[in-house]
Amino acid sequence: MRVSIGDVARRAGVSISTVSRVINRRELVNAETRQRVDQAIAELGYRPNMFARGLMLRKSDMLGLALPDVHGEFYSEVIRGANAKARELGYHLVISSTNGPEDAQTLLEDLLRRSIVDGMAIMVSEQPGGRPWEQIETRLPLVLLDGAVEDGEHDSVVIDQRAGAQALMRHLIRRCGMKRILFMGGLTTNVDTMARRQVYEEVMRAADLPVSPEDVYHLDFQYETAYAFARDRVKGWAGSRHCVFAANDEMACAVIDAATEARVRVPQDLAVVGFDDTRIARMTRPPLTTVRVPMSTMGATAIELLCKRLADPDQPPTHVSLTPQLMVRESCGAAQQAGAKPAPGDTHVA
Amino acid sequence: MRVSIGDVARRAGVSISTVSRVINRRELVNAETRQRVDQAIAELGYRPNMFARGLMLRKSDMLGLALPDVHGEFYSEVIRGANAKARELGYHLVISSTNGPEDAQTLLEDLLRRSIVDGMAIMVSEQPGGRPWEQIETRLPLVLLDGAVEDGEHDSVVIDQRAGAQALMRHLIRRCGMKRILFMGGLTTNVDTMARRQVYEEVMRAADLPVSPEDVYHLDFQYETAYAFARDRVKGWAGSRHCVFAANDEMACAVIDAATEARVRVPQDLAVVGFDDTRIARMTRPPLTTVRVPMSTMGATAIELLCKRLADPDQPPTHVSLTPQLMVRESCGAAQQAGAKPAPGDTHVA
DNA sequence: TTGTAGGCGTTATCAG
DNA sequence: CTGATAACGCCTACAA
Repeated sequence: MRVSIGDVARRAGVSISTVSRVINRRELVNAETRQRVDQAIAELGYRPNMFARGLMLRKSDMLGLALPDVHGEFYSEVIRGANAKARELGYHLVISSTNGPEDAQTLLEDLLRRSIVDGMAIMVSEQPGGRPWEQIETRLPLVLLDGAVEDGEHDSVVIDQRAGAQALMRHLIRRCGMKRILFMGGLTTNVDTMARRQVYEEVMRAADLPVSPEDVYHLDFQYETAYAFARDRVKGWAGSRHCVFAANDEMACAVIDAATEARVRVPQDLAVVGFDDTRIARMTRPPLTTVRVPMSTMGATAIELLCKRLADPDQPPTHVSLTPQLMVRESCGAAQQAGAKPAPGDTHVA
Repeated sequence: MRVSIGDVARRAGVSISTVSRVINRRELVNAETRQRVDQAIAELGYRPNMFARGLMLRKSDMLGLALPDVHGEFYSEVIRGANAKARELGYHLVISSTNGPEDAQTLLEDLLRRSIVDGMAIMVSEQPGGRPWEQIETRLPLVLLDGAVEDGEHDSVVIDQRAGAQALMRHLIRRCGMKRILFMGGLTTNVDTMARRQVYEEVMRAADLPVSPEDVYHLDFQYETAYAFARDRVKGWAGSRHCVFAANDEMACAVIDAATEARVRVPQDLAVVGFDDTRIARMTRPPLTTVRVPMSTMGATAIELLCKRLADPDQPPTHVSLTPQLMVRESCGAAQQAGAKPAPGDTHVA
């Protein structure tokens, strides 16, 4: 039933070591012996036992990917990119996601102690989670993703949130001449939201525009929530050169819908912009001006870094910063081309 | 540097087997010995080597999940459900997706020969792929997902496409009184599309409605494609009691947008319905009538079946059929409640 | 309750 | 070019 390397050896009339060589370093074995072995392998349907193999080689060719939550398009794209790159490099991906904000620690521990991976990419985007990976005393190669703030020690790939938000804000103010901009973020615990909000305030002040506390909202990134919220207030938000800066496309979409329903015209009476450039950005009417976050590139880069470190464990940490790209469409009222925009997925290595 | 069970044993002043017992069957070892061992483990930061362990136990507690493509919300949800259930049951998930239609075979082979999984869930939704898993002569527990047509031999979980499409079509004809219904599917190689189309034709005929060949289109499930396509023809489609049945929500959304743009009112001049009930279904104006496919339930169920079989390898195959639920919203023109609709995720076990 | 000894399936080292 | 033989780290009878 279960066939091992010994069975193959016997059948081919050679020693175990020869079979092993045929599998791992064909060139070292005589052509016709090799053929006999190959045949025996085929006939027996032999497959090397990965456990035994891993025991010697101390590697599984599997990489871990820990995510905050596999909700929605964002993470789906990260996974997509990571998966593609992993396969390209001959690895498999063990993917897992947090079941709740407090679960990060548990997940990592479990992944680390009960699973066989050669390295791990970790994304933590909620603040209270702290830095779960630090608690883990292990020599497993780690790469930190996005929110999981660079700690200098580990390889990391982050989205340059500031650059993206700045490009967007400046476009709104300089190109579109916005005078009042409202900010609608996700939870205040979300690091991306906070980074965007900070830039929002900076650019506003730099432009001598008022940052009124009641123009800053924190919802939960969901369409329904944002829609219900906006429905009651769009009229109040409307006005010449007024704009809503939503921290993700879904909320932006909700604002557009609420506005349209209330006969507030977008962008004439109220401009709306989003963030991420998920698929829905092209489905809103008018199409959404937003900032494209290179999600799949992020996943792919993480895997790449991981593999590089696996190949050379002692190199100094690499920090990759991915620059988002401003996508000017119609919801901001200025459909003309933005100036010099970096190519999609453009990267800057620090 | 690297600490093994022997180190722990030495430190605790016991034998290796005792340490092993402490780890695997605590109850068999004296309380205070146990404590000494536990302490040694902690001090040394010892973690059992999963390779060695797997070599003996012949299991990795990892399950494979092979998908056609991790694009979009659909697969993202399947992963989500599978991941949650897997963690709940103490497993980890090795996820991988096809890079192209012809890649299924390669993916499976690679996953099977190079990765350590106790079982595998496979989803194949494109026809030309055939039945890749059949080529795999292995005794690895397998569960077939959705499109991967039941083959009787393996456990499987499928979506009852027919039931979903029937509920939708009957609603359109009986409740909404539609007289002309156009079908807009994905590629003809997509098994889901074909199942839906078949039901479409059956119900049309059963209702004595004409199934005109030029009312059946096959696009590619993408918004852009559908939008461009619809823009040129919505006017021709419009008419009292006319309706477009799109095989997924994204295309339905595109049709609504194209219609709205062309001043064809939805649903008065043209009703539109979709399939899947992805997030965008609630974001269209009017909100989309569609069929909810229990995507995450599908993933979760697959993992469940896999684990059951792992626990009892010789039980006869289980076939689970998940019934989709009709979601009546406004785009079909009949917002009233549909009659008896099955609960979400309602299942029927055959 | 604890220790001894054998084996799980491979790869690596080193003779031949 | 090929074949013994020793790890690899752990689990599990079986013996004490």
